[in-house]
Amino acid sequence: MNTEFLTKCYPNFEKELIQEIEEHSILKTFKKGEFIVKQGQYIRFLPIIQNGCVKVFCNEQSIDFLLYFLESGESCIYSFAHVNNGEQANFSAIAERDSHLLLLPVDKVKFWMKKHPSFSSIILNNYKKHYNDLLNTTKQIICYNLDDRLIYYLKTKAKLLGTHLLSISHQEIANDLGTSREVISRIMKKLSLKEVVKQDGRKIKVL
Amino acid sequence: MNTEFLTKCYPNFEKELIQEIEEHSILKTFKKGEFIVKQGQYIRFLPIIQNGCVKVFCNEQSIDFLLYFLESGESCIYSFAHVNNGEQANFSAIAERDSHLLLLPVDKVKFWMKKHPSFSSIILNNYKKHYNDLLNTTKQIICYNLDDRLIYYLKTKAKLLGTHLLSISHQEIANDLGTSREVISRIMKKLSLKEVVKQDGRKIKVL
DNA sequence: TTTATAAAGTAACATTTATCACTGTTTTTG
DNA sequence: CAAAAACAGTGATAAATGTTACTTTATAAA
Repeated sequence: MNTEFLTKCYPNFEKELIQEIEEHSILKTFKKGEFIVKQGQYIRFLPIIQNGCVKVFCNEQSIDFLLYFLESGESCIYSFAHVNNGEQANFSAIAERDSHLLLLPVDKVKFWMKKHPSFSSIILNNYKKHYNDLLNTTKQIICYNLDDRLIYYLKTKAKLLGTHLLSISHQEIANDLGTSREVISRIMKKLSLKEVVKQDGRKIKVL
Repeated sequence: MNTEFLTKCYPNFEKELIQEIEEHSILKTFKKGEFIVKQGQYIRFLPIIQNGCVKVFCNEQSIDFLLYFLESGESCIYSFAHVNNGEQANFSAIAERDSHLLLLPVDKVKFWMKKHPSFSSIILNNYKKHYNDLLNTTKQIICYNLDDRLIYYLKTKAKLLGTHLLSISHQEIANDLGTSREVISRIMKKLSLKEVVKQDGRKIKVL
């Protein structure tokens, strides 16, 4: 079933490559909230998301702020960047919901990159994707106020999780956006009046 | 002399590769302030900085904000990411001072990446470097106030240009940090009192 | 040297965001 | 069910940043 996923997700991969990946990688389930990469750790695997959703965030000044979310077919590619140079991860990644990840050992990844341009190409595309995601986050922070960022955040999350009813606390939102709970509460009220969202008990409905 | 630069800067490059680069690339001088990449343009070259300094910035909501600076040996690597997929650049790059850049044609770059792992490796390292620079910028914006960001900005610039006396207007700083001139003036005064910087006529001295 | 022009300084005020201190409301659990 | 714990709502106030409108100063140009 890994084979099926790989063939579908990376149609350019040669059969031989897919077989090798199948052979040398581990499929691991991460429960919602479980750490996949922890900032400061050394990394031995390149994780590829088979299904589920991963949240990538960064800690600085005791603030944990969201960088972006990753979906099926994407990898925590920058963990690879670190491995490559024996450095520690400068971000964390946790399962946003129960997720299946394929863990490719780093030495094999290096090998495949040299041998298979199709593999190299995927790695490069992933690099690019992440850079763009991060750039997008940066734009948001600089150019938009919290109201707009919160709307964007909730809509992104709804899309990502495939539901309009989000089970998320104001505290968690506040962490992701690098602000405080009270601020989120206040803005949520504003947005409720504007009928962009609706606080539905302890859940948030994105309209 | 390109050969000398390439050999020195990328010691892992094979002689053959260096010769090919020498043969197929153009050395171009960019005057201070001249555009190297313009947001929205399609790109045909991968620029490598031989000497000088390049400022990379992004426009959103009619705000031009600084992403990071590039120095000798680095390339505007994300211009390559775009070429690769026939997309438009989502950032601009201008010469921060008179700079010599080596322009490698994209089709050749693709070719070298497949043929020479040493070349591929440099590309990957550049990707990583830029991601880290951008991540650093993002951290700055989220976790530090303008006072601290201004100090960091001025120190970085002083280091980059190799001088403690910066010829830069408050307006330009404001643009780079995504704020307004008046705000920079105000903070500059605060920092002058703290003796971190000194406004020396129309120049700024970093202490 | 005068004049024009661009840059910088600044006061006053507006807005946004942060923080504090507390209350009210769910949800969980013993 | 009652108590505890977690979460949410809110007023008051502070701090940071943005905006307006104007003055002053430095540099370039006539």
